[in-house]
Amino acid sequence: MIVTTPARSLRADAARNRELLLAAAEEEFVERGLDASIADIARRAGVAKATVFRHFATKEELIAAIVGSHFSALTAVARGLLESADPGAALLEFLTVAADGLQQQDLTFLQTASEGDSTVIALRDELHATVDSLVERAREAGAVRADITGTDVFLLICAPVHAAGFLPRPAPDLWRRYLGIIFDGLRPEGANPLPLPAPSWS
Amino acid sequence: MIVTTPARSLRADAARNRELLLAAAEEEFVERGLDASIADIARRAGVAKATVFRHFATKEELIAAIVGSHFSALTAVARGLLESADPGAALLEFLTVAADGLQQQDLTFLQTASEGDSTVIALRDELHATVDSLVERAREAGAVRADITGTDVFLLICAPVHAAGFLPRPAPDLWRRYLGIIFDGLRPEGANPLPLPAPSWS
Amino acid sequence: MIVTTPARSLRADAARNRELLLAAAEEEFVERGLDASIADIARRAGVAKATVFRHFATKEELIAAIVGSHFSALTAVARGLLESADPGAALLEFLTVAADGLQQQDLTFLQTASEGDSTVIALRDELHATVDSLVERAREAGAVRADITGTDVFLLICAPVHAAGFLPRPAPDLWRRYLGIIFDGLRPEGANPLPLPAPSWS
Amino acid sequence: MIVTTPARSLRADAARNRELLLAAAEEEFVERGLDASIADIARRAGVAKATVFRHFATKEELIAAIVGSHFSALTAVARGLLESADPGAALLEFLTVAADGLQQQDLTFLQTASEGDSTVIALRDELHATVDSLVERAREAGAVRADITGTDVFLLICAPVHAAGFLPRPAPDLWRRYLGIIFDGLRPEGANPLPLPAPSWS
DNA sequence: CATGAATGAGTTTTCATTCAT
DNA sequence: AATGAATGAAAACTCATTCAT
Repeated sequence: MIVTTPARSLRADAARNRELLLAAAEEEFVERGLDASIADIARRAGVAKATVFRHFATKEELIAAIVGSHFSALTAVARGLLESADPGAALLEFLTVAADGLQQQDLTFLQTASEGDSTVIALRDELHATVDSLVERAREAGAVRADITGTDVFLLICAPVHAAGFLPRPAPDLWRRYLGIIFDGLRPEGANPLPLPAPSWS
Repeated sequence: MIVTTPARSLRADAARNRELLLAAAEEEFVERGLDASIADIARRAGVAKATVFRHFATKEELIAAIVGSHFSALTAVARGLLESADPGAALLEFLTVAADGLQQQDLTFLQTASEGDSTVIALRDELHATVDSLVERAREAGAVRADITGTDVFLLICAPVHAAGFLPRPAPDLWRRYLGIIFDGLRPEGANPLPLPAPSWS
Repeated sequence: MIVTTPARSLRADAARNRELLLAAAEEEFVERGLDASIADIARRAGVAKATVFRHFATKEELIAAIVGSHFSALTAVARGLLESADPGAALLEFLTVAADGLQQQDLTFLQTASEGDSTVIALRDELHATVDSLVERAREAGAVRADITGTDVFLLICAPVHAAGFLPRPAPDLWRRYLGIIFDGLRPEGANPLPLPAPSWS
Repeated sequence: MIVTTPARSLRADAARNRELLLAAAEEEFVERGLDASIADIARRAGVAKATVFRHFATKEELIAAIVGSHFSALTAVARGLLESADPGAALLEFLTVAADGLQQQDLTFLQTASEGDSTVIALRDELHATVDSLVERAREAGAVRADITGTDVFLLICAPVHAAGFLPRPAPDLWRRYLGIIFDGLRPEGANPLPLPAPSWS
């Protein structure tokens, strides 16, 4: 359950509509892709089209709200795992939770459409920073190789689910296999030198 | 340089237009995504809209032609590498060439739209089979771990480029870093048991 | 004057547009035939193209609304004539009114395009049943020959107008002449046996 | 079998193509209505689209050729019946043959599209004149009522088939029933005075 | 002479967004 | 605040007709 916090507090019914709308939009985007129509989203939420625009001035704004909420949720998970006693296990757990969420509904394609939104950028940077900490701890604990950064891990979050997704009808947890392979690549054992240094985040 | 072979040989001018069209379509799809319009493609190719439909009866058919041509090209590369003396290096070279192509223009998203096309399916299966052979040889040579299959590698082809692509302004060859990490995950050294068996290709 | 009854009651302005649209569509269809374009209809009604589709999701739906409204109107006329004291005159009057309507604007060709619509079918069957009653009464009164059915008359409704229409520039009431001839063929006096039994209505 | 005589004599193969084209066009128009496409007609005739335009400069010209050929054929039939010993039976036979042709393929809708063509007008006038003679003889023999003209009959030619055509799935010879009724209306027995005088043919 | 290729104008329909109630 | 109505711009696709080979 994701709780989104709009800028100003809204009247109870308006707040409820906002949540209905976000939920309906997510479902519609998952089913129909980026071209899901505002009309269908409104119908699914049980409100009129114009009401969508009262809450989100633009389709892009609606998309940004969805993407942002997912970044927030993941950040919360990562923060929780920062307390974990086993930093290596914590990192793997984070990637597992993230992949599991993506498997249930891959909304990655929405990121492209919300690239410019400043709120999204802020939330993404926040997630990125938290992952940095998670990886830092794992590296210090010797659970991942020394030449790996938080940015590397951040960029690889979606890889297992996407790899599995190229199979015509993949088993629902096939991504675990590819997370296994990729995580082995992150381990210190048997690591070969990488051809390029780690990128800096923006 | 990709050479596409239309079903029947065309008059010289028509063949030229076909190539112009495919090139224009690729560029347009790269820039605008799946929703690139036929009108824009036609304009870019310097022909009339109806000419696009003369060559490709449907937008889907045009997409299928593009996707198919890329599968063919990759298959050719993979076939050539089957002769290589060093099977491990050959596999890495294949993944490198594939990623390099994707980096220049990622048309992965077109695959979804051409999923039903039988020609595309045939070409994809051909590529898949060739990758199978490539991996088989690498496994026998001890260059990749024993529990890895051709299907695994096939599914991971795009991962390095996609990972790099999540960075706001990635260096053009950043994918090499992630190919390094993932390839390390495919190596026998330091391999941990995988949580799921390899999938069978449909 | 035809009053159309939309499924649900609309806002005043929408109702007005609906009527404008139906009127414009009728005129356009009369002038240009079945291929009258939605664009022209919209222009004539003074609304945007998309407004047409808001009222009638499909060109077929628009056609069905027109055809249906005409069936309804004729049914109302026929019902009124069922009360008439002279059943023979009532039948002739019905055919006269029907032909007069067709003469002003023959939309028969729209029937083909709305053949599948269930509402139209229902309204047509209703008209047919009412004509059945009208003919029944006329037959019992000896005003039409015994071997004539309501279906026969129903099928012959358009004949007078169509016959007159084959003349290059027919007088506006020339159809009355052909209604006279055909009605004479329906009369008991001088009737010859018919070569085929009456058809059953589906 | 209808033989059409083009203005100038053509080379044997061209003449053959012309006939193929006319036949293909008729079939296509019967199946698809006025919107049958030149492309489909060309395909059905086994020639290229441009060849259609070599024979008929315009779609309208092609339609006119078809309509004209049918008028010619009917005129030939009517001329033959002018020799008949029984003028009343001859007229009925003419209407029967005409209706039978229409029933097999109703191309009436093509007339509208060829209204302006002078050749068609000439052929139609020729048919009209012949029908005039046919009716004249029948009237003199007392087989039809005195107030009926050739023009009347000409206008009523299509009525039986069209009436039958309003039935959802009419028996193939149902038109005979309506020809019976209408012809009874043309007979002297039981004739009522007509409300309008006969029209003059343009 | 016949053809395959090309085209411009047109078709129905959809959609994000604005407006009036 | 919420809605149903309206809209302009665009999309994929079709067709009669012309042009180059």
